[in-house]
Amino acid sequence: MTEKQEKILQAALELFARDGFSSTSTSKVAAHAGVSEGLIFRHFKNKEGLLEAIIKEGEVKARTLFADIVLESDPKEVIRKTIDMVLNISSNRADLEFWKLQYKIKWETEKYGEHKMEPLHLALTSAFTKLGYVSPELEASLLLIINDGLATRIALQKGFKCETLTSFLKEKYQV
Amino acid sequence: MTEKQEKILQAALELFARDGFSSTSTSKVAAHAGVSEGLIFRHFKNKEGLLEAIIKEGEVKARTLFADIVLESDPKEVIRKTIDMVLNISSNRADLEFWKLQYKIKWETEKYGEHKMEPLHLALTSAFTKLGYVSPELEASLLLIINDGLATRIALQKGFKCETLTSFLKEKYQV
Amino acid sequence: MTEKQEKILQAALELFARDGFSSTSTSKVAAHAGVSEGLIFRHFKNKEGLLEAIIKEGEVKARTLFADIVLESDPKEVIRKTIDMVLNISSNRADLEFWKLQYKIKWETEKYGEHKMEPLHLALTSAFTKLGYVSPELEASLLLIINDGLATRIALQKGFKCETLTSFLKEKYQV
Amino acid sequence: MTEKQEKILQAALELFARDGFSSTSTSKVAAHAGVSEGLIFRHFKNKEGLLEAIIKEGEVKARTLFADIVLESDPKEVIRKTIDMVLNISSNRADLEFWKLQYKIKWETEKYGEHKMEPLHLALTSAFTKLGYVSPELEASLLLIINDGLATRIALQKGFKCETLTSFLKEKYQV
DNA sequence: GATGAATGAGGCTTCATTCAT
DNA sequence: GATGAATGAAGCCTCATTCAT
Repeated sequence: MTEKQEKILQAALELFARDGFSSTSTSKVAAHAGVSEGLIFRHFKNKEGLLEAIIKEGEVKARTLFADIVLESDPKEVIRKTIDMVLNISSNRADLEFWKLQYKIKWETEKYGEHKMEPLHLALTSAFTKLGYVSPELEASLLLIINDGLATRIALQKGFKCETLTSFLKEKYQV
Repeated sequence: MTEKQEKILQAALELFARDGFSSTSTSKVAAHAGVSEGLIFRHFKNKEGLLEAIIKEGEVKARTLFADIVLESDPKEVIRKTIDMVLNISSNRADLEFWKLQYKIKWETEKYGEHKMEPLHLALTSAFTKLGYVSPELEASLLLIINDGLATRIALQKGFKCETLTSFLKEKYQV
Repeated sequence: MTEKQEKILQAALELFARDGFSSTSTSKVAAHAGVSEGLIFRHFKNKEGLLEAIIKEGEVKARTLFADIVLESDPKEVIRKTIDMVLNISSNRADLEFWKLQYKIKWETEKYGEHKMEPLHLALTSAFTKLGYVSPELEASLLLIINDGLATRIALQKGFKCETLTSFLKEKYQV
Repeated sequence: MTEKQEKILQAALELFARDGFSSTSTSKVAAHAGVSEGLIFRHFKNKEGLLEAIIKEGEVKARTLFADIVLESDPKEVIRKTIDMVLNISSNRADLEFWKLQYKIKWETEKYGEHKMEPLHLALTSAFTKLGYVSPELEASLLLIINDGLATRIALQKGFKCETLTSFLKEKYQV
């Protein structure tokens, strides 16, 4: 991966996250990255290919992020980390950008990519089971859905502060 | 509103909901509506104007939908209806399309439009207060966030069935 | 067919005949026709579509040209007219351009389009039969091949004068 | 001439012959030859230079091909060999490709290159003179034009069999 | 009100070519 | 000699929009 390739990816990530995939032209990406437009196609073949490269990089990022939760043995910690995950993301500029893009892509392409969430879902189900919840699987689903809702607000609602809500949630789950 | 105007709006709604705003060209809208492309501009001035018309129609729809909840006096009913709202939407093809568009627009324009939700938030806060919840406002926020999460899943996760989850929620809230 | 449509066709005919299909850009065609480039695509869909439109117009032209020969009953006249056909073409600027294009396209697309020649071939075969030639079908083929060869020279050999050769041929065939 | 240079020339010959000069990109040539694109420019300076190299190679090939005819003393043999030349070409895959390219280039660049044909024309004129033909020069021209016509058919008319016609010609000329 | 011709700007992509390594 | 990164120009085509009818 050359230096300019990285620049292109970074520029695309920023612009796709800000303006959406189809509203971002390759020429804008090139200008933002400070490279010629043709270079995008030499390295990524397509505008689509550029998107795929970003997504692929994202999956690596997501896996490492989830790994910490999935490998946790303390059930309370699993839940706490799941809740805090969204909080952490919202407080880091680069992470926020990255996750906003993930959701934007989902809405533009209408693919949820639930398989990526499966390990997290399993870990949560197991955690709720250990804690004696009556419907552990549904509890797990609900928590992930809450996360989706929080992500929506963080990305779209200007000035939304999620700390109060994540604190509230941690209290609720006693974690 | 002439017949052709309605046709244009309907076509635009369908295409914007399916492919997104910026991925839908005015020529596609015209073709789908069976009218000339120029007519779109005569009636709605802009592509943007077309979108605004759709959003405006949406606000009316949303208001009538929310009215039933907001005017409810029984607090348990307020919560139940809020939960069921998303269920009802998911089971009606036209409604689903309409709401999908609303969320798609939110993600494309990054405007959440929280003011539309305010009456609902108030009604829920009041309901949770009446039921003696410790943090009624946060409970209200959480429920609306859950709704956002559910909407995300309904729109994006192929084959997602929300009945189990809405039942689970109603049980949780004992409504 | 609007005025601008005709202009586009005419410009395309000229440029395709002069520079070849793939060496002629749609922007050049537009400039030569004095219209906006987009108009080409509104009327002909494609660069390919533009070519097809030209070819279609050509087939009509070719049919009327051949009709005069095919409907001739005097066998000697059939042969004479076939030979003179190429002479006539070479002496008319517009016709020359048109036929040059036909051959250029053949060489660019590698489709000979023999079906168009079939009626002529039949008429010639019949003529040579009536005149008592031993191998009338082969004679017909030969004459058409000579025509192809003459066309090649007329189009490509700067300063080639075909009158001497067509006179020579008419003498040979005693027509 | 290094090995890679030959590979490039061979690849270019094939692609130019198949798709034409301007429809063949240097990147396609490089890919087909299995070399880097830059190498083409190091060795041949230009895309044009590549074409010239091919043409130059062609002239050598053509000269050796013509030499056998030109040096022939028996007039009947001169004519027979001229007729058979096109037959031989059509039966050899590599030769066919090579000659197709020659004609394609002619039609793309509109340069007939009649000087290459001059020795052949002279040899034929002399042969027809020796055989007592009335218009030996015109006969020579005609035969070469027939060859052009045959070449056109061989290259463009799928399934064209030239044996019957060359036999017919040899009979006609009693060679 | 309604059409469809017309346009200029911009979209994605490929091209021939250069240059550092 | 050979590669592959890099580029600017150009290619085909679509876009939103205007205007005469």
